[in-house]
Amino acid sequence: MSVRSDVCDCDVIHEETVTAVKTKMLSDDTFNILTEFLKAVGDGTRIRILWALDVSEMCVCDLAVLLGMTKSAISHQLRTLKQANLVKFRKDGKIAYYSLADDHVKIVLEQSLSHVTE
Amino acid sequence: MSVRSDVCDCDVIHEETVTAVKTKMLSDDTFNILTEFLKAVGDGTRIRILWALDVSEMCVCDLAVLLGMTKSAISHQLRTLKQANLVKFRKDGKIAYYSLADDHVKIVLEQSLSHVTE
DNA sequence: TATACAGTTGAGCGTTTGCTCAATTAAAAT
DNA sequence: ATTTTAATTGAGCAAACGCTCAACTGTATA
Repeated sequence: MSVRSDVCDCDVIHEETVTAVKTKMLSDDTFNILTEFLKAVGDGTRIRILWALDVSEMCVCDLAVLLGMTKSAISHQLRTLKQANLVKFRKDGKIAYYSLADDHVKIVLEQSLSHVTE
Repeated sequence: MSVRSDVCDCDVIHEETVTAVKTKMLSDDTFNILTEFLKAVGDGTRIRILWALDVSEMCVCDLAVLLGMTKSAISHQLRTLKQANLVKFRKDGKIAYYSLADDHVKIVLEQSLSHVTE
């Protein structure tokens, strides 16, 4: 005796498990916000930028030199990071100094690093 | 007096800062491995799968029902997660039971969640 | 042995992403 | 005032991504 689900192409095998897990899931809104954050960290260039900004605040030019990329490319990525609240910046004349928004970011990077190096 | 960099389209503004930060950067290999990991976590479906697997091990069908997706879609995502060493699985007859590879994953998710909810 | 079904896989397709290039803004220097 | 330059922005394009669909594999059951 099997219960065919209406939202999926297979039988429900462990109904109690699914029910139990469902109660522990977050709301769609929370998952979406979480996804925004982790998407923003899921790129090589942005990871490098974040790692660098954890050492010192830097301007767009500094980051461009450090990573061997154009100011434009860096600026586009900083925009993404700003929208995800991962970095903040202060303006001094023509120059914009970027830094990490808070230390959650660093902890996530460090924790991820221990995952891949251990 | 400004020093035009050969790898970028601008002057070097804070040479000492760039030099100092450069010494703190990881190797390209390490950054790439780190990127693989964080890319794998940077997707809504995969985040939901990981969150679910932290509650209980589940088979492909269970996950499909839980998330209202096809077995195929889930299986493709599990492949990505397997390659990034985020999940492991055991086979019992026809059924494959997936679970989290270790608890770094959970810590990263929890830490990310505190970032977005605080 | 034949059928059913959990799971995987590859091709295909529309969407998203990350960069380049060129134009633009704004502040500083001459 | 004019020039220089740090930074931003939008269009465009190739590559990567996530899902669907259909075919297939392997195990269990009738």
